[in-house]
Amino acid sequence: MRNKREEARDDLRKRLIDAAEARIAGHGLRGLKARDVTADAGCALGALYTAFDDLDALILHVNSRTLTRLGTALQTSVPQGADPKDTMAALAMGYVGFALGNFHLWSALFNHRLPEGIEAPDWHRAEHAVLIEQIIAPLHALRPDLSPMALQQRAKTVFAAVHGVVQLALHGRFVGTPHEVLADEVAALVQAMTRGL
Amino acid sequence: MRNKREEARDDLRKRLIDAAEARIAGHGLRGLKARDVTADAGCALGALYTAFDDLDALILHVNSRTLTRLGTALQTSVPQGADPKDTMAALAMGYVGFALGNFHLWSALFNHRLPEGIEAPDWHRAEHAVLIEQIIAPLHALRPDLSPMALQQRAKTVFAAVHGVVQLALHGRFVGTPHEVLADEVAALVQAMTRGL
DNA sequence: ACAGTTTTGTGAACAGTGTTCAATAAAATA
DNA sequence: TATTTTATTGAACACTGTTCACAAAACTGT
Repeated sequence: MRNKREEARDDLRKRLIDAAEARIAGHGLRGLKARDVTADAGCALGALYTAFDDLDALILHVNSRTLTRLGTALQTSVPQGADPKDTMAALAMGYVGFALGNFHLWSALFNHRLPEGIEAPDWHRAEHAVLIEQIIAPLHALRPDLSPMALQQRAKTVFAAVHGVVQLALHGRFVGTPHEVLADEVAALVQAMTRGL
Repeated sequence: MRNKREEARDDLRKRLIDAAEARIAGHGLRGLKARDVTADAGCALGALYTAFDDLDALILHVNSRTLTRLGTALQTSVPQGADPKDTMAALAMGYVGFALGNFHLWSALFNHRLPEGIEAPDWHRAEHAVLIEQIIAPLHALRPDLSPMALQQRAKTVFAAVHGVVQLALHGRFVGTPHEVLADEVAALVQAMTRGL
């Protein structure tokens, strides 16, 4: 049996992450207040700082969960036995669907900024691999001319391009793209980028 | 001769925008504090709220300037007599160059978020047209098949895609793209998206 | 030029943040 | 159980953006 201390500590951390996740999902990153999450988690204000370094660290853990959920969402968005082209298209549509269906959490993932000069810890940076992991194989099939390095890089670029279109469409205060045509535009983009030689 | 009131008021506004622009350029959006800008502008703290509704409105005016500068930067980045394909590539490179050379101001332009439910005023939304204005003509030449509506939409998508790649590369804490290969990847992206039928 | 009116600038006070810390409670250890 | 170590508490702190009664300045009509 585990230490009672560790057990309580992990429970507190989980309650705080749960509360923070719910707050962000409901009110966005700006709606996350230390006093609110600690009240929701049923602990004192100061307890937050025994469980995490600061609010940023808590947000990081929420983003970690979001990345995991996004990873599985992408995985299940590809039909069995789809060819490379359809796989790429399905992944893009899966991404659009996740962003639309988890707007605030998805937004927190990309809009949260650490203080100047502070880098996210390595374990969290590594988690971002899910964003491009599943692109590699179908992209390799479509572009066998690319070297492993270039393939890795192009996968990042494909993701970033799709992400950019989704982001500017959903934060529509700039050049907005109506949601109805978003899927079409993303599809056209992916098609253009995956065309072989 | 103008009203002395209006003159003083406009002067105060200009001083505040200058100070805010300098602060953002030097320390990013997070480094912008009401007490700092008013001190830099040589006025009392409360004076800020006689010139602007709030800090967000001040930031908006800084972003307005940035958009204007970005527009001219894009314009001058296209060589005389370039064909449509080269024009698109030049515009993309111009965008990359501006983002790299004006990191904090460019970042403020896309990372600043108004409070939930508040929309930017129409005059500012309209200013964002510079982001796609110069794409329309060369894109039309390359894709004469697109209807005027679809052309407008595709221009937005092309911009958003390029922007996404640049943003994820420059805020490298996620899947980062080294600066050296950024230009190459953007070029490949633009080439793929502008390929005709 | 002056008195009265309107507008603008001032900076102390306010309300809302994240974070710390001495005191308290709880748990581990001997 | 007694002692030591650790975790939790919530009041206090430092730092935000914003407001507001008051003072200064600018306009207006005579």
